[in-house]
Amino acid sequence: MPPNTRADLVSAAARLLDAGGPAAVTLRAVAKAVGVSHNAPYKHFRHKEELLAAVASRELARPADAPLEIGGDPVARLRRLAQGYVEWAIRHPERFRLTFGSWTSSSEELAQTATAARGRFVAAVTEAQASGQLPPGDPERITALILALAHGAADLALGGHLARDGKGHADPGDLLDDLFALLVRPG
Amino acid sequence: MPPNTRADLVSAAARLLDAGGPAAVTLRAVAKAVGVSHNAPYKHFRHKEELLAAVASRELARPADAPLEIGGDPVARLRRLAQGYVEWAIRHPERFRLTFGSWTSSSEELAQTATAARGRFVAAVTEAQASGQLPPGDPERITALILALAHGAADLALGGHLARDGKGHADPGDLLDDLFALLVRPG
DNA sequence: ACCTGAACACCGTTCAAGT
DNA sequence: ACCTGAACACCGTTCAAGT
Repeated sequence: MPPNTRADLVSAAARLLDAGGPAAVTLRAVAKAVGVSHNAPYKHFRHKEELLAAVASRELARPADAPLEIGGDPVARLRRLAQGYVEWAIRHPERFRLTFGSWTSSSEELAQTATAARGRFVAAVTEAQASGQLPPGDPERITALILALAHGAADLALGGHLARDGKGHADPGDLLDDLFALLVRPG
Repeated sequence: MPPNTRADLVSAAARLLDAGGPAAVTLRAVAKAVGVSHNAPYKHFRHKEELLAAVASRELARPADAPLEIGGDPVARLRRLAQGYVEWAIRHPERFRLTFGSWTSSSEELAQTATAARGRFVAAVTEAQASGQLPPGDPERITALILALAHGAADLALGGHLARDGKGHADPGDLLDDLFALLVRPG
């Protein structure tokens, strides 16, 4: 297997991010973890943000979603996709925040993987509409509704703005259930 | 009016944040904007994050919401509150992201103002339930549903993950309308 | 409740010169 | 497609000594 410094840098950056948060992801630390000089990253990325965009892009394209997309009826599949999104955010808060954080210069690679990821949701919504379980209408818009709720619930939960002391506690999964209960037609 | 260096530092930090993003908010730049020495901030805040927490806290307590809370029926008031939240996020993306960003050490002041801000939503939900416009159930949970959608829609919109090229475009306001259409009982 | 002035260990980024 | 080695202007943070 030939050395792939670029991929190694991306992996090391993700590992450092998980271990120590954004502050731990310095180009110098990334280079050191891979075993190259502190300015070797500049041969693969124009600047730090381009490396971070590659981390985010890899994350959006993560193949862990694949098993969630087969089996069951369309709404069950859609539910699993949304729950999977939330669980990923809770398990990897730093990757979630990096991926949807603020980007100074928009990466084309990142934009494309984001569109592809949303496309999987749109396909499931369209199928659920065809089976009559979801109301008709623009599938992109119903997708946006579900994604926005999943995203917001995850982000608020990570910031501690969702959990309540004792009563009234609702985790992101509960809120997704509430939305599906409102959205899915009986029958 | 006596000089209030602490408040001046918080204002200057917010101004720098709006003008140049998080990268522009350095303690040195903040101190310079206020006209004090570069280590004067350490007399008022233990470290940089404590200054940022004060900015976020002031933002959550911003009184601009007050006019939105009076007049109209309960659901209309709730709608205005949610729309106001989204509009604030879109108009002040950096403040929004700072406020709900990742905090290494949780500030007590920040937690309290966040709880107070959510309380205003809960009160409006409770009133809407009393008038029969919203379904019964835990008002905290319905609040969480609305807030999560507003938050997620705003965050995705800011990252460009919501707008679609041409067809299927839905902005955060549209998604809020969709949720209220599902939530509000006819009659 | 500030100040000056210096210092520390770190950054991202750039360069020159080499293999 | 890397390397070493040096340098630049910047950080957050800490200190000593002063008003």
